[in-house]
Amino acid sequence: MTLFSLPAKKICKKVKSFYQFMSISSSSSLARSIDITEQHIPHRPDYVELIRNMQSLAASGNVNQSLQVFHFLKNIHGKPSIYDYNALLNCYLKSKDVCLHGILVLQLEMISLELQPNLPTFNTLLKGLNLVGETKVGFWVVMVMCKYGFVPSFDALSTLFKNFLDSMELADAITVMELMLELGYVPREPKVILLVNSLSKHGMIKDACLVFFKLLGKGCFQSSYFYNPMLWSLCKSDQVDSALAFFCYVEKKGLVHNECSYTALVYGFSKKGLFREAFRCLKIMETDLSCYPNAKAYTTIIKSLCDYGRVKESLCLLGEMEKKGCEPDIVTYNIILRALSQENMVLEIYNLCESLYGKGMTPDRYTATALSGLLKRGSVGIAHNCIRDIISSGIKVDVAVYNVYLYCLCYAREPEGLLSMVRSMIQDGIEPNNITFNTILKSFCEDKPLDKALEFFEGVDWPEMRPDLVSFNTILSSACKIGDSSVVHRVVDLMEIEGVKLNVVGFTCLMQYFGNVGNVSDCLKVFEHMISYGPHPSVVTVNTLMVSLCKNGEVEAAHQVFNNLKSYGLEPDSRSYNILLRAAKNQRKQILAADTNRR
DNA sequence: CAAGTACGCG
Repeated sequence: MTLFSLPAKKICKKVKSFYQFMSISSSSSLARSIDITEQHIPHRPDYVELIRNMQSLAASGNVNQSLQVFHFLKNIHGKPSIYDYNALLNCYLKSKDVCLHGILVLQLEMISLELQPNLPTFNTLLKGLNLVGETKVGFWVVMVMCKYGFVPSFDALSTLFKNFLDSMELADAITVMELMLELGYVPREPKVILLVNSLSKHGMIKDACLVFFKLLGKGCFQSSYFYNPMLWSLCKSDQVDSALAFFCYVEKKGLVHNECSYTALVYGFSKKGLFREAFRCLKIMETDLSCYPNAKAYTTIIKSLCDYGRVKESLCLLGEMEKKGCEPDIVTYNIILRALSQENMVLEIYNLCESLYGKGMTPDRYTATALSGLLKRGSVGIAHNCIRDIISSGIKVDVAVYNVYLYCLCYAREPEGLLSMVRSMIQDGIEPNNITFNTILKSFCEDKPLDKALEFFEGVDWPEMRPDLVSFNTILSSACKIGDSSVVHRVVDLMEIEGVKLNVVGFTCLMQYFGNVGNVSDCLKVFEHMISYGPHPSVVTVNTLMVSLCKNGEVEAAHQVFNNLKSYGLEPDSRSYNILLRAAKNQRKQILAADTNRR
């Protein structure tokens, strides 16, 4: 086997070991392995002609043949030189077939001929590795050239830095950046911002800090663009206290915040429900003319208020920001519309939409999906109309909008329109996903018995190749609710075949099934199984158990379960109380009825 | 560089 038939990885390893031990061996075995063809070599070796032949072979991608010529140069005294080699490599890089393997084969030849690489050798090599996208090998070559006493150029390192960033190899990017700093190079600002940003977004906040402080120490990159991603990352991961400390530290260092810096803190505080602190940040911004609170800052608090169920206050804040001359944008409206629709506050929705249109703003796909809450609250007609209007206004829609619209059709009891809607979305170039089919499945499950639903479930070509947990739970839940044991068994079997494990929702459904068919003992068994082996029951699970117990006359046991709620790490909800209240009422009724009968 | 969507259990 000749060296040239080795796969690139092996050769790479070989070259590496050659370099590492600097033990440049004799090339005799290599020479023997090369089959020299006469056609490329003139009878009277003429240097210029050989070089020309060799270069044209290399430029057309014939590595082995060009090497044969190169090797033949040994017949000329003092040849081949490293300059000949560099020219060869350069010509090869012009070939359209250039690849890592070819580059490494050429390297191996250089080593075996004991040619000492010079600076252009390394630069050409780096250019080639960059060309074939081998950033890691490129970086390793940089280390070797440093060992040889050559200094890699700013451009070479900058290219490596950029490539590592593009391929998200952040640890390598940091190493390159550190080498650049050691050599006195300052990486370009947009790239450094990208690095800090990527590190922050991927939870590598400590590395981001390290990079930041390293560069801050060098006196560069003092703009807030540089550290805002870190502030946001801290606030998003619930570390608003660290964010605040960082914020104050850089301020002390003389760096100047912008709106985005403050908004990060506003986000961090309001996300934790610390609205007083969030509003204080807004106040401070108002005193700082260069950081006057903008729509994003207000919207951040509005979103959190909505998340905490304080929709009325978010409406007030909307009015306040307008009064202060800060115009809400479509995002602000979408957030409030979503909250209003969850609370079924139809009148407010109409008013808000009117104000939105009055300002000449156009709703977008998020506006359409924001209204989905209305559906669950029973305002189907209103949601249907609003969403239809939004879709027909010609905005760019996506699969989520279609899914919500499908939901409308389901609730509007227009099941015949469902599949034609799926066809029309495919025609629009939007691929249905599992949510699309789960929505339709849910609609089929409304029709009892479940034959049609089961047929759809087993017959449809699921996207992503298979039904997911939600799909299984949807049909399982329906079957359990009506106590259809054959469908329950079928679904559980299918889950086993597909290797999908029941989660807390599925187990809760099964408990409901056992409760419905009067089998309290199996219902309890499922619950005990969950306690011992997981998944951990939710408050819905415990409510289901309590219903089952009450239904089967075990009101005392239901009370005990209720009293144990806390020991499972759960808090009762309003339904938990209602279950016991209703059970107590029923008991009283029964006693009264028995009394009346006796009299 | 920052804020916002859709499906399953009661």
